[in-house]
Parts: sequence; structure tokens; C-alpha cells
Amino acid sequence: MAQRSRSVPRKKPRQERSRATVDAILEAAAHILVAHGFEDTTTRQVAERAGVSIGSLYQYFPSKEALITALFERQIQRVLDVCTEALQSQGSPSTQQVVRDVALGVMKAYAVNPRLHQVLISEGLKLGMMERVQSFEQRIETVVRTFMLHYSSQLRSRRVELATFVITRAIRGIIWSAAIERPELFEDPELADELGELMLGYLLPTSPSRSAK
Amino acid sequence: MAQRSRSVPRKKPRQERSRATVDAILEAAAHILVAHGFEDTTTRQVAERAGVSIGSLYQYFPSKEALITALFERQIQRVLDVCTEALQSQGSPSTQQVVRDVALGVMKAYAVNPRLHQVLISEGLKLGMMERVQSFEQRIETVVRTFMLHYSSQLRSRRVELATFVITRAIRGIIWSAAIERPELFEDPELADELGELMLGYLLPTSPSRSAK
Amino acid sequence: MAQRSRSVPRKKPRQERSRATVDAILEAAAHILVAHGFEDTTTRQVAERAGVSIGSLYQYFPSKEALITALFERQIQRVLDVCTEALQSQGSPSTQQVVRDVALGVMKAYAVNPRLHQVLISEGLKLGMMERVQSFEQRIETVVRTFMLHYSSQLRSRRVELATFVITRAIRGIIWSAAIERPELFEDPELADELGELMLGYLLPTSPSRSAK
Amino acid sequence: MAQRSRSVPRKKPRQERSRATVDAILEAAAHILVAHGFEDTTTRQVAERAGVSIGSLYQYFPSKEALITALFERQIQRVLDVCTEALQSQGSPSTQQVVRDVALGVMKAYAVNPRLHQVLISEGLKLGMMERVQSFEQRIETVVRTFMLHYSSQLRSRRVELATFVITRAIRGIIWSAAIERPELFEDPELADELGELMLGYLLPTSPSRSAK
DNA sequence: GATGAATGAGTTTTCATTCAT
DNA sequence: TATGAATGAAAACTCATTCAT
Repeated sequence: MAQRSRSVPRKKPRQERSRATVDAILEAAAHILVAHGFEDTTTRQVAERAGVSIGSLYQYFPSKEALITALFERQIQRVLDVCTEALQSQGSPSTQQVVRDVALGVMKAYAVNPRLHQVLISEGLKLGMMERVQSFEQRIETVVRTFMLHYSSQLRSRRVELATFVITRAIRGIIWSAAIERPELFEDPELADELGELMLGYLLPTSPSRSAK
Repeated sequence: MAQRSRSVPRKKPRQERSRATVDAILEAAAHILVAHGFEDTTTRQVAERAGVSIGSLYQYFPSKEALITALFERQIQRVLDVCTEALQSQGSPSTQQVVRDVALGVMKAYAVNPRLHQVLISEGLKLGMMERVQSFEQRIETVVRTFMLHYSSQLRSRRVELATFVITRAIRGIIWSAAIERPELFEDPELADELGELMLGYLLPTSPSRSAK
Repeated sequence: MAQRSRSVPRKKPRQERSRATVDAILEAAAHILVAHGFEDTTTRQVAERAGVSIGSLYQYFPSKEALITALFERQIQRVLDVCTEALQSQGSPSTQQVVRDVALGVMKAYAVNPRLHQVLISEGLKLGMMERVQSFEQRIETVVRTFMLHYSSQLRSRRVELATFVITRAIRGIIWSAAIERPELFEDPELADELGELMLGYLLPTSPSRSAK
Repeated sequence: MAQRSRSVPRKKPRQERSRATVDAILEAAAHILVAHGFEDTTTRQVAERAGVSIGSLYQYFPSKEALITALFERQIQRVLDVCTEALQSQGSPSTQQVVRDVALGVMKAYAVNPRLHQVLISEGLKLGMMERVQSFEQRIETVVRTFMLHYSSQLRSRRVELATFVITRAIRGIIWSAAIERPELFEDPELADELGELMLGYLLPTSPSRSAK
């Protein structure tokens, strides 16, 4: 008779019907969350959009918070998958290529439904999930940091930890802003180029013209 | 008998006492907003903290939305003031200095109560104030762009408009993240250095080692 | 085609397995009812503890009310059995013995799971089962009254009907209170003695010292 | 900014209107509680019967539980007042009179809205107010015990503490049962007589005919 | 102007009950 | 027959807003 946390799915779906219901609910929640924000997302709305009764929603998610948490986990997994895959470089690429890969990897990661990511992070913080949020972002940081350490000889010497923070948050800030304020930029190949340049200039050894500061 | 918009202050405070009341309310709202987030900020709480009755609050702000809007305007003004002042460069600074100034100016701007800024932006979006949000950020962009155009000959040629977007959003992303996840970084002088490096590498002419892409 | 009442078991268990299931359900219901109280007893909980599915529970009991009713009947039978047996006096006991037997008999009756008894009575009232409750308690009264009438010549003359009410309810009140507030009293042999004294003083012919009222 | 318990009135009514509202709510709650029982008493029902909005109810009672608690306090006070007043014996009454006074005092106490008393006790237990319930009943016990100790020389020697428990619970049991099952008995003067006899026989020195057990 | 009591629509959540598999 | 996923009415409670004093 283990005590169940309120933020944990009430039960695992065993049958196909269940799984479909759970998926529909999560999908609906993601949609409405992005469209309305957390507080304006009502459980009734989610259930309705998912095409299930409010009772069914609560059968699988014991609270609104649990629903968000589940969505969070799914998003975390997707983002990490994308990021990790992007940074699985093989061969011996040029330094430039390495840096561009970092930029592109982080960018791709944060571009996985950035609006949802943003809402989840912001709500996660309010829901007392600071630790979870931190660990989430830190997992991305870890992937990036590992990658950078591997090529550190080619990179400008610096505090890798701080650099990783700067890189990931800078790119995240750009991606999120683009998602919200300038969605058309996602179509613009130059955005990726600019991110590449931003990272190159930051990570590569100092150029002669800058050394004279 | 023009219909008054619901999002506009009901009346201008004419007397000193009124102004003091309005200020107290805005101050209280800012505090609670940062501490609790928008939805957990109740008008009653704000009135209480401001030391006025709920009725008085509604005398000055016809709705919660109007209160947020007013706070938004105040924040906009403060941020712009800081940004503009920081970018009032005189003399003929070195290119490096120019770039560092941009970085520092934007950083200072976004460091004006970054948590509040963030909540306001995020709520502004929900409240259908997208235009206002855009124009807010664009006013900062304008200051930055103007500054950059002035020194464009010394900077790496690029789409200035896009570059401005990238710069402001990157720095904003870093500042916001630091405010939430790593507040201790605000004490770390290296953070400003890193932002300077990030901007230098991005804005300065391509270094030899990078030209060979 | 008589309409089946909603408060009556849907079907009689014909097979052994059915009977076992029904028993398990009733046992579970009794346990949870005592532990949590009526409103905090959910049918799902009962089914779980009984080790059957919620569907099965409803196969045997068409409603929560029917379940309570069935439990009620079982409790009635048990209480009456205990009471009747206790009052099956043989031989020609002394007057004192008779009175003590009454006290002990009633006490034993109400001590059969007193918490459950209490919940059932209280819920029976809410469920509009006033008649059933009345008839239940009256059956105990009947046993007691019959017994008393049999020895009435030795008892102080009085309205037997009223006396029976007083006796049964007084003892019930004490037993219930002990069950809830002072469970340790059940171990204390003096409690039974006190009940005996209470009944002796009440039922025996008036003593000299009292006649002078 | 002291933390307020959830079971405590949210604020003290300062104005007349407020006091009237609070009274109306408590009155309505008492009525519905007696008629329907705790769980079938909805806050909306109470508000409706009190002629106020649901919001007003929650302005004064932060939870359903707080409402019940407030009612409880009021009932406690009334019952104790009645009991204490009844046992303020002056002069030097006969032993019989003393005992009858005890009986009558306890009876009167438990006859103050006995249905409400019963519901409150039973709900108090569920609400984790066991301590409060205990202390309530113990305050009545205290009044009774004090009274008895005062006349103990005239009473049959026994464990006063246990005797007090037996007396109060016996009478409570009878009164409650009468209130529920036989309300007409309240009109019957013989009921009081019977309670007196019950107590006399229990508390007075053992009569000769009983000593020979 | 200032106050704070009153309002009630709207939110999360529970749980008895049904019925397709 | 047994199962447990699905249902939805109904309950407790919140909070922006109004308005009599």
C-alpha cells in the first residue's frame, strides 16, 4: 500500500484503449497549454479536446499537476533525444564543423516545440519542480559540455562550465523568442548561420584583431 | 462619450496622494508578481500589501489587466532609460569598446528586475498584448540597432536587423536564465566578460582562422 | 413482473464461489466502514480489499446502499443471536442473577462490533431506513422485554416498555462511548460490574432508603 | 502575518451586517446538518438557506470544516452553560434531591439540540477533532464529577471517575435515542423520572436487598 | 473618495455506476 | 461471468469585481 505521490501517473495503462486515451490527453494538453498558458488551461478543456470525459482524465492523471509533469517528462525525453543524436559526431571534423555542430545541436534541441518547452519550464518552476527543471536543462548542458571537452584543445580556453551555460541559454533565448515573436525566422536558413557565427566567435581561439584589448 | 478601454487607467492621479497610492499599488503588484507569478497574484493581495482597500485599487485600475498593463509601461520606461543611457557613447571609442558597450548596455537593460520583465512579457502575451510586447522589445532593438548602424563600418557586415534580434535575445536569454537558475552569477564579473566575448566574436570582422570555412 | 427494489441483493448466490465472494465483500465493507466512516468508504476501495473487481461488486450489490443494507442485516442477525442466547436463562436464578443477566446480555449484544453498529445505525437513518433501524433495535428490545416480563414479579413495578427503552439505550450509550472514547474500558471487568449495578438499582424493588422521596 | 489555521474563522466580523451574515450561516448550517447529516450538507445549500452567496460563506468560514468547528464551539458553550447552571445547587438538599439534580442537569445538557450534538460529536471525531470532542465531553464530566465529589459521603463508594463516565454516557445514550427514535418521549414527564431512578439506584448506598449478592 | 461585505461564475477533483470486451 | 475503462453529476472552494455605506 505504497503511498503514491500526487505528481505521478495514477496507473499504467495496460490495454490498448488506455494507451490511446493517455496519448490523446497528453496531446490535447500540449496543444492547449501552448495556446492558452498553464492557468488558462482547464482540465475540462483538455478532456474535451482529447475527446474523453473528465473522469477519464483523472483516472490517468490524479491532478492537473500530474498531467503537466507527465507532459514534461515526454518533452524532456524528446529534447534530449534530439540533442544527443545531433551531437553524435563521428570522424574527425574540422574545428569549425565541431562548433557548428554544437550550435546546430542545441538549436535543434530547443526547437522541439519551443513554446511548450517554455511553458513547461516556467510552470515547472512554479510547481516546485525547480530540481526537475534544473536537472532537465543540466542534462542538455551535460551533453554539450561533454562534447566541448572532447574538442577542448581546439577551443579557446575558458571556464567550460560557464561557457556551456552561456551557450545553451543564449541559443535557448533566441529560439524561444523566435518561436514567439518571429516564427517566420524558423524558415530562414540565415538564422542557423547566425547561430553558428555566434558560437564560432565565442568558442574559437581569439583572433589577432581581438587579442589587443 | 467615448467608451473607455478596460485596459487603461481609469483616471490620472491629479493629486499627490493619488500618485502615492498608485505607486504603492504598482510596487506591491511588482513584488507579488515576482514572488508568486501572475495567476497566484490576487488583487486582494496587492491591495493589502499596498495598504489600501480593494475598492481603492479598483478606483485606480479598472481591472487586473489594467494593473498589469500599467506595470508593463513602467517597466518599459525603466528598461529603455537604462539601455539608452548606457548606449550614449561619446568620444571615439575603439571598436572593441563599442562592442563591449553594446553587450553591457543590453545586459544592463535586461537586468532591470529580470524576473518581473519575464513575467510581464509572458503575461503580456497571454493578455493579447502581443503588439505591446513586440513594440516594447522592438524599442530596445531600435536603440541597439541605431547604435550598431553608427559603427557599422567597423563591424562585420551582416543583416543588421537579424543581428540585432540575435544579440538582444541571446543576452536576454542568458540574463533571464541567470536570474532564475543561477542568481549567484550576477555577482560573478566573468559573466559580463563572457557576454562581451560572445558579442565581440559575433560582431567583429571575421578572424583569419575563421575565414577558411 | 415486480420491480426489484434497489436496496435488495440483485441475486442470491447459488454457488459456493458466489457465497465466498459476497462474504469477502461484506467483510471488506465492514472493515473499511469502521475504519473510514460511511462517506469515506468508496465502492472501489471495498472491491479492492475484497479482491474482486468493481464490476463484480455491482454484480452482487446493485448499489452502495444495497451493500450497506446487506451488512446491516448481517449485523442485526449477529447481535440478535448474541442477545437471545445470553438471555436463554434456565433454572430459577436469583433476582440479582436475572438482572445481571439482562445487563450482561444487552451489553454483549451491543458489544458485537459496536463501531460498525453505530455507523450502520447512523447511516441507516440517513438512508431513510428509519423503519429498519427501529425494527432492529425493537427486536433487541423485544428479547429484553420478554425476559423482563418473565421475571416481572421480582422487579420493581413500572412501565416495562419504557424501562426497556431506558435500559437498552443506556447500555448502548455506554458501550458505544467506551468503544470510541475509552476502548481500554473493554478490558476492565469493572465496567461490566458497573453496568450490573446500574441495572440492579434501576430494576430491583425500591430500597428503604429510597422510598422516602 | 501569522499563519491562520484552516479550521478557524477567517476574520472577525466588525460590522453589524457581517455579524448577521455569520449568524444566518451558522443557523442554516445547524438546521441542514441535523436534517441531512454532515456529508449531505453542502456548503451551497447552507449558503442558500442562509440567504447569502457561497462567496460570503467562504469569506467567514474558510472551509466546510471551519464552519462545523464554529458550530461546535457554539454548541459546546450552550450545553455547558445549561449543565453548569443546572448543577449550581444551593442550600442543603436531601441526598435524593442531589442525585435527581445530577440526573436532571446531565439530561438537560444533552437535551440541547441533541441531534445536532450527536452529529457534531460524530463528525468531530472524523475531522480529527478527537481532542476537542474529548475535552468537550470531559468538561461536562468535570462539572458532574465535581458535583458528585461534593456529596460523595452520601453516595455509594465507587470509582468516581468511572461512575461519571457511566452516568454521562448512559444519559446521553438515552437522550440521543429518544431524540431520534422516540421524540414524543421528550413530552413524557416519566422519562425524567426514570432517569432519576436510574441514577438513584446507581449512586445511592447499596440497599439491603442488594447487599446479598 | 475610501471601505470591505457581498457576489457568483468558473475551477479542480471525486466517486457511484455502467457497459464493452 | 468477470473485468476495469469510461462516464458525468456534483461538491468544495477561489477570486475578480461591484456597490451600499
